[in-house]
Amino acid sequence: MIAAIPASGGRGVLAPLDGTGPPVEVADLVAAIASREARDAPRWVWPSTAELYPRLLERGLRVERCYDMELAEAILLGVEGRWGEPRSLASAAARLHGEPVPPDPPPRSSIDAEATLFTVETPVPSLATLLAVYEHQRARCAAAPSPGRLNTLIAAESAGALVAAEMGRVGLPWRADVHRALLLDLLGEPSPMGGPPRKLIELADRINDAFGSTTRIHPDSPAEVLRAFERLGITLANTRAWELRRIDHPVVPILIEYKELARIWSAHGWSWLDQWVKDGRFRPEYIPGGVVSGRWATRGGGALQIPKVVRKAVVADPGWTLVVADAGQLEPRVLAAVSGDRRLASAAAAGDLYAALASEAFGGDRSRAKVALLGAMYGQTGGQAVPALAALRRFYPLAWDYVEQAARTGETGGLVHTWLGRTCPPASVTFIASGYEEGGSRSRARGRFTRNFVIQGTAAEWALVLLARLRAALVGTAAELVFFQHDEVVVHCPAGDAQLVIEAVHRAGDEARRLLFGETPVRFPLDVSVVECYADAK
DNA sequence: AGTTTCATATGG
DNA sequence: CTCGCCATATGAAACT
Repeated sequence: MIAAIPASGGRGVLAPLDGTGPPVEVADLVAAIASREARDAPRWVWPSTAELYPRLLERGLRVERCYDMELAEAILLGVEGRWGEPRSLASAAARLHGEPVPPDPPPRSSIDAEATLFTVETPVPSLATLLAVYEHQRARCAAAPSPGRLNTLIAAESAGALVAAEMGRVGLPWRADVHRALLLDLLGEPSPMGGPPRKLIELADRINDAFGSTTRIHPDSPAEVLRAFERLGITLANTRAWELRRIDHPVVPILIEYKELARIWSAHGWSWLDQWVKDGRFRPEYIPGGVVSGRWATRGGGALQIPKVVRKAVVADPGWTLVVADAGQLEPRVLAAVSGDRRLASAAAAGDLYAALASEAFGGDRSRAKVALLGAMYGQTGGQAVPALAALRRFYPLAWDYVEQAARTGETGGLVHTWLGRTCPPASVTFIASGYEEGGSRSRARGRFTRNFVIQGTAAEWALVLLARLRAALVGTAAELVFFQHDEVVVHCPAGDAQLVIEAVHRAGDEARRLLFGETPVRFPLDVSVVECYADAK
């Protein structure tokens, strides 16, 4: 373990943490890390991967392992019920010494556009500060209920941060020409000044004809659309596609087509392409642990919501291929593993968990089995799922109790945690974001949140470990990790390496299962496809 | 005029 | 009274 502390002007300090030598000041921190990495690839302890690692990558250096103090701090604060407090090394040090805690700096990308005048240089921490905070973190971790699991989580989160930086740099292969052809096909010619393309204008005309009113309505305006239907004697609660589909009127299919195309145009049209795709790659910024449950978030480009049709533009380089691996039915499998419900676990030993569930407890009705299980994990209490939920409760009492317990803990003001120990934020943090619900409804909403947190968060951990193991397995190959979306990973590799990558993915999934759950009958099967184009996966 | 919220879409 | 989780992004509508 070696601490790497960046200082100004590219300089820094390297300090072995195991007493194998004195700290050394270096003029070129990146070069110093490179030479040590080549020697024995230690685990690097540094303040922030997001801050430092891009500088290493820029100079062609990758490292094997790290300990990200900022991510560790965020996890530990959560465990201590202090979710949301500043997580930077500077703030951790201030807390440790009882000094005023500085707020975290705003995210880089939002400030680098403007306000460069005000850029606050990240203060250079002293070696003593880093060591003190690191030791304190180790002690807090050791004092946690399950130190081993928490250590695993911090290691996985740190490895994830390495992947995130690498993936953001390498980018997802993106054929702008294919994307443009797709847009032309769907939307027609773009208008020169960035206005709506031909087909949207035509559809808007046809919508107005179908409404037959004298004043022209704008289909993008829900209020105007509602009024137009009102004039026809049709009252709608909203203009959502599923609501529109329930009424029988010639304008409906045109309106739905308009909405679909308008969405593509505004969210993934020409301006998106110009803004986000450079040199044949789409490079979003990934944010490990950016979602409360531990899932990743992204900043910019909507990388985690790429519509299926637009995935046609994701094409492997010539002679290369995409290996797309998707963990099927991940969350119910996680529930089977964490709850210790042997009956559910034996269903989760099957390739199709819902089918196994159906034949055991739902008279072979797979879709009923599915809504029951999803309903239990999301806290559904009404609708058609009710009788199915009763069957679920009867047949799988331990799994049922697991999510019920999480819900009750949340409803009564408690905190829940994932399998590896990531802790949910307290209600005081989340309800601010989720609106003004009153009384009992608020506590039930809180229960649904904590109920789902334990499952979604543990699923995120499994996926994170898979990602980390896969990254390790691909070291020294040409293959590059290019995309990660909750339970799905995409590897871009020379066509001849596809078989090797497939095997590596399966091994990584297996290692993730064992690292989290040890010997469990629950399987976590991966659907793997080898495709030239992302849209052809599955 | 600039900022915040709402409505609706996308993804898991 | 109502009742399904986690997100991001856009444009319209509402607000300051």
